[in-house]
Amino acid sequence: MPELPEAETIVRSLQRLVQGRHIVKADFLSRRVSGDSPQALAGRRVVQLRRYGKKILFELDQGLLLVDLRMTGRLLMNHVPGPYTRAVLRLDDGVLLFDDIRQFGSLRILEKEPESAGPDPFEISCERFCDCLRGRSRRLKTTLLDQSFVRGLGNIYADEILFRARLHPMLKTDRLTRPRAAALHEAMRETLAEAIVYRGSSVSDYVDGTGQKGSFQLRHEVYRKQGQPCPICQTAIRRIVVGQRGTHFCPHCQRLR
DNA sequence: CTTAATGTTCCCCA
DNA sequence: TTGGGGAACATTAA
Repeated sequence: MPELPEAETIVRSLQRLVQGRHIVKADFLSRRVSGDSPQALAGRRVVQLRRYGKKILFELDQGLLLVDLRMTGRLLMNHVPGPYTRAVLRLDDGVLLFDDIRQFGSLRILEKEPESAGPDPFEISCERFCDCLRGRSRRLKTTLLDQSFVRGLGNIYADEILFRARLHPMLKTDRLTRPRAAALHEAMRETLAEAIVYRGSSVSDYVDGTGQKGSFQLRHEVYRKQGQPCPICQTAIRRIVVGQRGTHFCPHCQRLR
C-alpha cells in the first residue's frame, strides 16, 4: 500500500537509474494493467521521474507515463520477471518491471499532467489547509484519505497523523478550532517527512525501486496496534471502522469530546 | 470454508 | 448538494 512516503522513496531510488534513459521496448503483460498501447512508449526518453501524490510520474520527451501502484504495485529495476509482472519497460541500460499481485494498479500514458487531485501535503499552506478543512463537515479520517483534499495520504499515514495531532478520526472537520487544525497541518508534514527519512513503511508488499524494504513500520504508534499500549498514556489502542477502513487510535489521547 | 486487508470508483440513500 | 454506507475489483494470509 504505497502512500506518499513510499512513492517518494521509490522515486528517489530510481531517479539516477532511469532519468535520461531511453525506453527501447515496452510490454503490457496483462489486459487490466493499461488501456493504452505500449508501442507509444518505445523510443521515448525519460526526462524526469517525479512523485505525484502517491503515484509516480515519468516525464517523457513526449507525453507522460503515470504509474498508479494502488495496494500491491511495485516498480523494480533490474529484477527477474515473475508471475506478477504486469509490464516490462526495457531501457537502453537496464529493465524496469511493474509487478502487481492484486492488479488494481495501472500504467497510463497521458498528454499532460493530471490536475484533478488536491494539493501536495508539503505545498499547501497552513492557512489554506485550515480553511479547506473547516469549510466542510466530514470526519477527519475521511477527509485525510480524500485525494482531492490533499494528495498522497493513505490508511497508514492518516492514522499516524491523527495520533500525532491527538485528534479523534471521527471528529468533524468543522468542529476543529483553528489551533487544532494548524496542529493537524504540522502533524501531517512532520509524519510524512519522518516516514521519508525512514524510507517508507513495509507492512506487506512495499519495497523501493531496488527491492529494499523501508523501516518506518517500526516507528508506527497506532497503525495495526490494537490492544497494545499507547506510547503516551498506556491505554490500549482501539480499532474501529470508519468509511470501510480499519482505523486505529488511542481512546484516551484522541477524544471525540 | 470465511473473513480481513487494501485504494479507488461508482451507485444508492437520507 | 452533501455525506455516509456498501459493492466491486484481485489476491493472499490467517
